[in-house]
Amino acid sequence: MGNTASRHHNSTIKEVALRAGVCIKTISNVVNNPGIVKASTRERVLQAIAELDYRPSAAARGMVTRSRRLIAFLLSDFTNPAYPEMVEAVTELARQKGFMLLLCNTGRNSGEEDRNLNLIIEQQADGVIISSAPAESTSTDVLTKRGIRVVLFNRRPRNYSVNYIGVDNEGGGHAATSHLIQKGHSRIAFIRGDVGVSTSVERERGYRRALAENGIVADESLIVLGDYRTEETSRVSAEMLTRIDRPSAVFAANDVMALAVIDMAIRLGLRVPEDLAVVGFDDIAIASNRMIGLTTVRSNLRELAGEATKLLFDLIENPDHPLNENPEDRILPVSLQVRHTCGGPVVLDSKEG
Amino acid sequence: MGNTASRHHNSTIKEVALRAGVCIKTISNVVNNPGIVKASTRERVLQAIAELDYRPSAAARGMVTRSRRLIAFLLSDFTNPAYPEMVEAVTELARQKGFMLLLCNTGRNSGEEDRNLNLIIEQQADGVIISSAPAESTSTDVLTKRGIRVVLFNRRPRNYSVNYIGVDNEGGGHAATSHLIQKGHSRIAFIRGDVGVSTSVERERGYRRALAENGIVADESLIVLGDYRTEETSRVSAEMLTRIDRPSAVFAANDVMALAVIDMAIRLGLRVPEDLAVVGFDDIAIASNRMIGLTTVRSNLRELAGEATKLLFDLIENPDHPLNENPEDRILPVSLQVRHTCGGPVVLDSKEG
DNA sequence: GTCTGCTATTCTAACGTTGTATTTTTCTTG
DNA sequence: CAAGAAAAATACAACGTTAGAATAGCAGAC
Repeated sequence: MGNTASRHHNSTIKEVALRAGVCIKTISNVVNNPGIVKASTRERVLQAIAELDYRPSAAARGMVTRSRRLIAFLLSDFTNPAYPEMVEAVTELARQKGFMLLLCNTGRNSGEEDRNLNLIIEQQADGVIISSAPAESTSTDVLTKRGIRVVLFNRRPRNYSVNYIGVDNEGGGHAATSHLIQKGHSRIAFIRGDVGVSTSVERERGYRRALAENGIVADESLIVLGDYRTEETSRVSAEMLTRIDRPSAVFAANDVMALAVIDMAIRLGLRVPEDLAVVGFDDIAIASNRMIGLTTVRSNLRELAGEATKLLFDLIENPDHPLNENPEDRILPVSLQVRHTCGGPVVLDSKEG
Repeated sequence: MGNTASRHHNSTIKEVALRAGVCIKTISNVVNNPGIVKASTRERVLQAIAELDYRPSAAARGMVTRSRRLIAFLLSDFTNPAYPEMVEAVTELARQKGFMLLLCNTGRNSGEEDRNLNLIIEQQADGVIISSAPAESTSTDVLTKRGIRVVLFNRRPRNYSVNYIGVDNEGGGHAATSHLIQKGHSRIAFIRGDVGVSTSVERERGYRRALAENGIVADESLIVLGDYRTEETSRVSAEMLTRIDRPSAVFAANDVMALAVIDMAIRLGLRVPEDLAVVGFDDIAIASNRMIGLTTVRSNLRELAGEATKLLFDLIENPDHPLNENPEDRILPVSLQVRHTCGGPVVLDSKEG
């Protein structure tokens, strides 16, 4: 026998028409314009469709209608627990519209972003949500030039002219740092995310503003790169926490890095929060677990992703939508979730006053 | 002005042909069969392609070749941190092949699974990895009937006749439970995942076997349903942990539930592991964080997902592959990661000996 | 009964590719 | 330099669907 699998056959609109004894356009009308076909005919057609188990081909339909019913979601690091919640919100809304989601993991490598972009263009997605934009990305232009709608989400490149939905990163960074200062800390480290990425840059701006407002001069040696990942953060925090003038508190640009710092602190024999206070950003699910109790800036990414998706569909379905011509920035508020890891201040046997 | 967006135009193979002064098939050959076009012609064509920024339409190509260059990944709960790692492995391999990934989140609602299946069929994915199969699922038949390749991953329904890749769930459950018994526990609870789902059923089988081997009669009141989720697990564990004859140890069918149990235990004033030992399953990234130190069964899902994806592409690219006709089960070994949460035995002021 | 004006259906032409068959061009060889 | 072979390029049909124009069917009005 063998090779029977490739014999499988999907019935086409032509076969359905033949069976129902009508022309193919009538089948198409039953499927897409239910109102205009006479009830008795429709009945017959629906039965033929059921008997043949007919499903219209999205590709063939898309050739004519110029909509493939696909949207893409570009993100930078899938293993960061902040993302899955967003993806869940996006898939949910997409499926309600009869769209499927193309998921792209760009990593931190910009070559990957380009390759993904090419595939998205070939697949002719109707729209794209980009939450992985590096500072110098021109992806939005590449896509909009081809008529593919784009919504920037969370991160934004230096220059862009599409709609952006994000959170108040600077405000969050300011709140986190201010809180640590109020707890009595003055040597507060900041762990950056990806180089140049807007979320990290904006959170750092808030951090610096809080320091400045309290008359604290930023110690540049306490501002290090964690790359938004566990591995890199472990490396840099091991170094930082073994210094004689180590910080008494750390504000990490996301929760994953905050947790990596905590892990390393414990490994080095430090107690959290007694010896080291830690604050993160995102409020991922595990942060509120009582075994951790991570103090962090909550940004409700789930709701945010829903907003971004709704906006994207607005733009897709309504080409004359004013936001297509005049995109806007939508910045949502954040809130500091005070938990265990920022506990109290610490007195180090440090050299400076 | 207005509505300029919809004016955007993707150049077609016809336009490229016109510009290069050749016929369209030559363009197609340059793109797909680089060998057979004369160097000088190819040069001219490539330049025309570059000038017009031409990208072939996957839909149009797919109509002829019957390959959309799409694979789908069905999973049940995206917010479980075990999944993103797997998805990362799948996207990685897919992109290397020039395929994109359709991501489907089925939730625990079987209606969602059907709707996703319909969309996958309409989009005519070349293959599907199903890691969300409930016990009574017939999804694999629906897909294979249409010539769409399927690999079952992680979970498997009661009846199936496609390739399956999973881990030794029973062995893992046995190892986890045995370890707790060796630590001196005899009242060991088991938190089930989704009702009837194979992973949970098999882990429970290992749990029961370990109990039996050690002459412990399973207390059915200690076997409860956590649904693989935090919320439900919090509810049932709150109930279980406040009982006078509460267990001294818990084996949860996944890490997310194990962490929920720990959270609830702490909330109720119990110490982990002194008052309650906990073991999970999956070894998600956070499990090894020293602030948690979750003892768990490691299954290397990342590698597993890679295996599943490679197999799927084998089946897609080679219709005569023997595994298409005679699918097999591939079961990978697991290993117990002993950490902090299973610490030592506990002496309860319990009534029984 | 025939005509008017609907509604319901059919016909034809796209959409952008690739496969097969055919023609043209180029190269080899006696 | 002609003939034949090999290589390169072309012509045309097909993939499965929808849009729009054209036609058929079928009331009701005179």
